[in-house]
Amino acid sequence: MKKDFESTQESYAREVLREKGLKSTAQRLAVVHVLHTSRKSLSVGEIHDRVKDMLGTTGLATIYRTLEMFEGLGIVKRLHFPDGGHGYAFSQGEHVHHMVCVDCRGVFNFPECPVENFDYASVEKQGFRVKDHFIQLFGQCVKCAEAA
Amino acid sequence: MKKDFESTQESYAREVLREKGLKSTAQRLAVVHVLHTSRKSLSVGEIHDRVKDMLGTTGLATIYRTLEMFEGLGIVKRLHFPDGGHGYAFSQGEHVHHMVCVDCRGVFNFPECPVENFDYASVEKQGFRVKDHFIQLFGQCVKCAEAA
DNA sequence: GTCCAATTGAAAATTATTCTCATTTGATAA
DNA sequence: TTATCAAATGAGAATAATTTTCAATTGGAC
Repeated sequence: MKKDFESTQESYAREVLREKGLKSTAQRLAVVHVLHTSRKSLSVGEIHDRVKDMLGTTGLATIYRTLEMFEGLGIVKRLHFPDGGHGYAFSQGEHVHHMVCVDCRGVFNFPECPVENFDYASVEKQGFRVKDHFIQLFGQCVKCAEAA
Repeated sequence: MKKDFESTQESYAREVLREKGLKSTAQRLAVVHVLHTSRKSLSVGEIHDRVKDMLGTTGLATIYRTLEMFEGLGIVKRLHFPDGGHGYAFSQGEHVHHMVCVDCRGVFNFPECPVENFDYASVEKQGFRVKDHFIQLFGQCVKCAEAA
């Protein structure tokens, strides 16, 4: 299950999987392909549909399992929308934040981390040790701004 | 449905509701009470159980409706956990961020906003207009750190 | 107190997610 | 290559989460 040509994103995923002793299955690589070729974040159902287009029959449970695993590996990021729904986006490396367009759910990378050098002193005084953070920016992309 | 004594948080909620022409029902005030007296963030089911303890029978749909409305009003914040679940926390005013303990789901306020003065220039060059953000810190509270 | 639109409760309907287990498949080593 | 086997998958059942519908109730204005 190795294509003659594959994207750097797919090679990257393949490598991360190999390092962890996990298998590079057609389904997993298809999920990577679908996500990194989409400018929009996608719902589980949308990912399932697109993977089915690529591979024919594919179980929905596999999509859930793959997304959960990839999120743990830092290959995908789960995003949260104001309406309560979620979407997934490709994310090479753990520490990339995302901006999403609230109209089209388009995703943009946001490599600088605004809290990188933030001083948590006031907060750690409360006895809380900060270990990680989640940041997501909401806004509007050019296209949707023009359309509005 | 006005208690002789009510917390400042309940008065606050009552005021926000009145301004919007919404009714201050027993169920809505109970949700506020339950959330602001809990140091932990609570799931929908937990909130439902506690409101039932206070009022007797209460429909689950009402809890969902109330939480959605309160989130829009900035009275509660929906938090996201690494396992994919969510919780709700009281949040007086729109611009308060939260830290959560990944062990006990305890919630701590985090009033300073790390991105308040952040320069989005690099990001807005991509044509994306930032309008809002969501930040959540993960970590461990003293109690859970000691217990570990 | 009366009135009415807003709100609620209950249950059904829908949607989202997880689980089970028999079958298939990638990766390793012969 | 091919054999081997643990890991991964698919299908569908099971469960959990959320929304909808609609008749009954209720907060707040007068």
